[in-house]
Amino acid sequence: MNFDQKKMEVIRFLILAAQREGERILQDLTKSIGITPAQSEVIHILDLYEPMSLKELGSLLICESGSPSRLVSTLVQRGFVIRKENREDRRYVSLQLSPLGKEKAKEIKSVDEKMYEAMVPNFDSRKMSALYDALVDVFKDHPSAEALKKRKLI
Amino acid sequence: MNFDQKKMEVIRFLILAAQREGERILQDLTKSIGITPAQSEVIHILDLYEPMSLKELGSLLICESGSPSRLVSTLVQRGFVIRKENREDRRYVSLQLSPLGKEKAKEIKSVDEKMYEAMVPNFDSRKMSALYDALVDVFKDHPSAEALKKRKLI
DNA sequence: CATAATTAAATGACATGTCATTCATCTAAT
DNA sequence: ATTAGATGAATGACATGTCATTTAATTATG
Repeated sequence: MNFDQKKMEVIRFLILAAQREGERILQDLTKSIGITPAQSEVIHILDLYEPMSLKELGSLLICESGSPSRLVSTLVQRGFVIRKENREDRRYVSLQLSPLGKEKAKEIKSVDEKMYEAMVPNFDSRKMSALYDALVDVFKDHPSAEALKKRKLI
Repeated sequence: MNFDQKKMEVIRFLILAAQREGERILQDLTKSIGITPAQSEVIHILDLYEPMSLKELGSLLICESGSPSRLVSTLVQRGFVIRKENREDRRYVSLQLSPLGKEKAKEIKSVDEKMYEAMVPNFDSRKMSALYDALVDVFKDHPSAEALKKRKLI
């Protein structure tokens, strides 16, 4: 392997390691409000964009690429999400938060803020900016960043 | 949320998105040689460091933080790994590759090279270097990078 | 020496991601 | 209008990650 390829390997591993660590932190935090990271993302998106179909939801989720049928099913079972049939085109479903889901969305907002507040002091601000710029630069034209663009985060 | 916190959020999502996309690519490639990304990492590590215990293996894996009992069990079942009891301390197991596992390790090396060869041209070299530097800079003193250090990748 | 504390590994439980397949509905082509 | 193709969603299958608990072996303590 040449130099660039070795760098690419390290990038891959660092991204994997960072994702895992972030996921564990988030798992711990979301557990405190009785949900999971993936469920948290779904509720957050629905809070911002409801009503929407499963396909639209999937296109905004970063945590999952396919259509999040199961993820949504558990949220319906737990009473956070209301799933209706779309009258105009019955292939689609219409998803929106229940009152309970709206409540949970507020808790999620507070947990997320706490998380970022806790994380930021652990990183040098300049280095974080450099990482931000580098990540955006490399991935902004990649399909993996599509959902982020749609959500206007980049 | 303040500016830094928003940046942190985007960093988290970009890392998640990149990890997922990388995983899908690797899934596709490793499938062509009949294994999975996680199995590939275990065989690769054993090829370099065998014999070793489950605990040691776990400390070198980036894909999993706990002890990879199940992961190794499936590899034992498929005949890639030999699991013996450590005579001196019978709490430990001693893991090493079977001849079949050694063969697979060669295939993995070739697949990995192909992957990085294919990936590198899709990224601007300068941007990749910037991302590499930023990632190493931010994570080199974090626990998530421990395994990478032990493997002398950073 | 006997027992308590520690440690490595295995296992049960749960939620996920991914892919392939199936089912129902809608659209397009003839 | 009928049928073939396309599309959204649900589901089966498989392999993972994580945590909590259990089991077996070793070490430390009194």
